[in-house]
Amino acid sequence: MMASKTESGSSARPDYEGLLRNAGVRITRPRRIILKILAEHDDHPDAMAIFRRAVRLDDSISLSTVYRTMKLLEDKGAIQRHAFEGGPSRFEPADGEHHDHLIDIDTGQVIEFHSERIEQLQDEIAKSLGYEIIHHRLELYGRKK
Amino acid sequence: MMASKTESGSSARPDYEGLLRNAGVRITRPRRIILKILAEHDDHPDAMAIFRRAVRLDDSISLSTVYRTMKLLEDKGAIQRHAFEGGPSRFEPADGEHHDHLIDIDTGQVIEFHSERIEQLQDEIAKSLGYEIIHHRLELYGRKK
DNA sequence: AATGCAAATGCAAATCGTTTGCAACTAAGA
DNA sequence: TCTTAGTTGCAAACGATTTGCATTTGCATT
Repeated sequence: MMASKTESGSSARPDYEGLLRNAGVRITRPRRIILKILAEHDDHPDAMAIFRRAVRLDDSISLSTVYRTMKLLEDKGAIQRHAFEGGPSRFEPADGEHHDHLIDIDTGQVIEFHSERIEQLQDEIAKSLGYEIIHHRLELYGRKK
Repeated sequence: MMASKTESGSSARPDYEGLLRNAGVRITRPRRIILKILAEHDDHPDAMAIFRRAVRLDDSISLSTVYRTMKLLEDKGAIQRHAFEGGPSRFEPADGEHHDHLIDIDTGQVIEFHSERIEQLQDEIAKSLGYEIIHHRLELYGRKK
């Protein structure tokens, strides 16, 4: 059994602002803008891409703040950071369940997929080596046929 | 079916020097030293670790040369570079067949494994998404039980 | 609405791993 | 041995990310 979704997905996004407020984090102008950007896009942007989008809404925003906000969101579990091959970290909202990634090596497009069977096999392998998996990374780098 | 080996493996190493010579590459003192280090160790050292070992054999070697040599070897297909999470690139001789990695979160130790079943599933997934896999990366981050 | 203060910001400078320009050196074929 | 293109060491540049610091700002409190 394998499920996948592309960039054009339309899953409901969590209420980041509320989430942060509950964590005792201040909702500032730059943060509101960055959250808005994350809510409106369903791709896997890097910090610079988020920054460029943010500047269009408020040209006083700094790249440092983007990085600081991404780290904050990551720490709060609101987003996930992925270090794909040969590029800057890219981010995605941590809404749904775990999935792995297929990266189009020509376009950089990211397609998400999940295989319960693969996860099982990973567990078996780790177990047979005497390890417990804390997390894993499975990335397929491919080209459209 | 799943095979694995740890750091203490003892597989035969290719003749790097001959390989490079055939490729029209000069065998210099620093290169000979770096090749010797690669041949003698079976772990997954990063550039700095290789540099430290090299300096013990010839304290005039520079870190740049280590990086340049690693790149050269990578281009010639003699070694593989792995960018594991949150650290510098680590290298391993590209002797055997393809394998994936289990990284001990506590020690950084790398254990190699291979699962033909997982590879098959990956191919199926890519195929069903209309992609051809060029390469992939599967890393399990775990803790010894 | 005005106040106080810790939290958050923008900026520039620092960091880390890695690459590169350049002048000096050296491998190896003639 | 000579020649010269390939290599080196060094220091400076690099790209992504983080950080120090003085200034601003959210927001709980009056």
